[in-house]
Amino acid sequence: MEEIHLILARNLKAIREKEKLSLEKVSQLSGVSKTMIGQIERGESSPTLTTIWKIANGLKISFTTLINNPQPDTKVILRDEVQVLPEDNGKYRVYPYFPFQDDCRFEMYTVEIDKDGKLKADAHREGTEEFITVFEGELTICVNDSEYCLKKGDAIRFKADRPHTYFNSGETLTKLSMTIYYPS
Amino acid sequence: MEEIHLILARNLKAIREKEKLSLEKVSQLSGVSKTMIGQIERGESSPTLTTIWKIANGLKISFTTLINNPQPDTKVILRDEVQVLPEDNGKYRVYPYFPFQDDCRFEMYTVEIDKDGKLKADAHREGTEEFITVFEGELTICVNDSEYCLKKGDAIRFKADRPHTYFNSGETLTKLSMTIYYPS
DNA sequence: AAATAATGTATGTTATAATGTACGAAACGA
DNA sequence: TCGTTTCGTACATTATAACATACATTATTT
Repeated sequence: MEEIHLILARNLKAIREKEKLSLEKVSQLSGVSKTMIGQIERGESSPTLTTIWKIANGLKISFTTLINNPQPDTKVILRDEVQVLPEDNGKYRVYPYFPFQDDCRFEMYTVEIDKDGKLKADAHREGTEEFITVFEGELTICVNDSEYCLKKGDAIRFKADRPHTYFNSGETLTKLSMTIYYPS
Repeated sequence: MEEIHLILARNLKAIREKEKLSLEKVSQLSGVSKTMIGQIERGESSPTLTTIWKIANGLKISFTTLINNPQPDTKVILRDEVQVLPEDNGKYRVYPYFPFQDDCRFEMYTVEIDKDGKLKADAHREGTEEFITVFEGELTICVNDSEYCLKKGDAIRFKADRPHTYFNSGETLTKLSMTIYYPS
């Protein structure tokens, strides 16, 4: 995920140049120093809420216009550029391929669990659901006092607004795809 | 206009309590210290863009949800609570009764101009229009190399995406209503 | 070409956002 | 009643946003 302040940087600069305004002029309109405007455009600063608000008002544009990221139609994510989030002393590894973005209502991970690795997850928000497909190994999921043992090729869908656990109950590495859906 | 960070404060606290989360829990979800979460909720801090982003992502909510202000159906603005913006050494005074809010596309001022007071305004964004009604005194507007002299009760509408000037050409105080419309 | 103005960047200082730790109050169980 | 836990706030410290000033570079004018 690209850093949010770089998106702002690009948007602000594009808008300013489209309107043919100088840093000085934007500074006058917004009441924010031109130094700060310049730093924001160069991605050197993550401005405070009040500063962003001043700029949006000065330019008579919406807050959203400044921080909206025009998503490309297609985006390839390479394994090497996804940074792993280790849990359970590294035996449970999450790869956030498609992290939450508020234009969609879900996020999608790949998870690897070493033998005996496990994770206890708290209840997510009311209405949240998970969709899991096992690609390698074996996975045991506990939810609602029930145990489900999934083998390679199996899948499960369950309401995740209650505590639940993942456990590699097999002898080999487990790989799975996990999608979490958040209702609006 | 209520300060933006107070809106965020109210929204964040409401969301957190609705989800029955502690400061600690929100801190874990977002990666922002619970001290900071607390300060934001109390309106003691205007957080940076990256901090707001972390919170929005941690709670799986949109940026907009955090900063949206549910407007009351009715709002009375009293003369005394509108703070004047002086120009031309105080001879030209702007009262921003309805400043820009990005859910509407216009803002509305009341303006008072003393005898001989004037203001040169730069071109606004392409497509911007102004709607002026004179309530007291006399007003001369120059735009597009033309002069228009308005008396009490007169009104004018003109495209404001070019330089223009306001001038009290009468002998008494001039009062007028000014609405500026910004195309989306 | 020299002078002037306009624009964006670099520098130093101040204000405050952000964090970690510690503390006090309320809720809970032994 | 006494720990024990959970929760929110207060305090001290560090990181950095925000500003004012000065500087370098390029247009524009004379």
